Amino acid sequence: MDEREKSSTNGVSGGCANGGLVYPVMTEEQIQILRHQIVAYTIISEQLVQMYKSFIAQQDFIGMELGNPSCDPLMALGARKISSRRQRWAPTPVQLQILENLFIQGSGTTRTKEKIKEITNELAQHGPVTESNVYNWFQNRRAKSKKRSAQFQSKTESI
Amino acid sequence: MDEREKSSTNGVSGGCANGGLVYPVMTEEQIQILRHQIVAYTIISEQLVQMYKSFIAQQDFIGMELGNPSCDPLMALGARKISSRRQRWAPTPVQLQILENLFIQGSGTTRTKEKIKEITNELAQHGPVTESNVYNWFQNRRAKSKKRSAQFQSKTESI
DNA sequence: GTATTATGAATGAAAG
DNA sequence: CTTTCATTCATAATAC
Repeated sequence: MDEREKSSTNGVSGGCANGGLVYPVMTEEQIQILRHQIVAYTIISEQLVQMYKSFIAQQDFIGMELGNPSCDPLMALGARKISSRRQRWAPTPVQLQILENLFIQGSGTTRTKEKIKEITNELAQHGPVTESNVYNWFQNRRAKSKKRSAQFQSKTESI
Repeated sequence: MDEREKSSTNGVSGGCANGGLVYPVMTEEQIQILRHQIVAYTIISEQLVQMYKSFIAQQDFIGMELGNPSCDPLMALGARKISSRRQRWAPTPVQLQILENLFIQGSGTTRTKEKIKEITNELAQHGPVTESNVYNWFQNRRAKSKKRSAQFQSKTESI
């Protein structure tokens, strides 16, 4: 563990003696442990998401026979209703899964145009999609995430 | 997600000389990284909640269509429909009256977040309500008004 | 019991 | 990026 030498570069600060009181603070080792725990939770949660989604996908195929529009195989597989007037793009389950995974990995960071094009090509293998669709999706996804965190904060007060 | 902001105000300063030892603590940058990881975990957890809700809803739907509760593992475990049914907010008559009055008074003026919060607090005195409920209500109310005026025009044109 | 309507909610796309 | 609009889906209420 580094001592005071790092403080000059990145401003590592120690416990603060305030009026004679000393506040305990996290050490580098404690921070690393905490970070590893969080990463572990993230990985586990992501796996759970994958499992749930594949399970739901199977349910959708079973539910086809019920005639539920939301389980419509044609819609689910990305084939748009030819006769119907569907104007706006709707991501297929597979595309949505890929997008969500990318969003989690990026943790909400903005994508460059090059990244967008790359992602679009990948998604195009699972259904029709344009770069604008991908760009809009990330825009809306960030807004959605922000809105939810705002709601959460209002519930739990400030941390 | 917010970038680092105004480190001048909350910039933790100075290590504490405690018996001559200096303990390294988290820098602003480290805190930001950690916060991003937590955000990622939060996003995934939120997805799990959403998926659980849709899963329950689908189970309810299939169970109702088939009329066979035994195929529902959650039902078999004693989970009642009360907790599983997805409930949506419904404004009370008093709340609805207040909202309609505000809509007439406003007549198209944009509602700021502050206004929304203010209205929400007022409505909360007459029943449970969130800011999202209020926001959605005004969205849908505007659409309804616009739709009706369009219908009126189509009628007048046909005369 | 089924079909229809009204409307809360979700979201892609566009405007600002 | 934020806000708004247009469309769609799901559900509660209602009519048949």
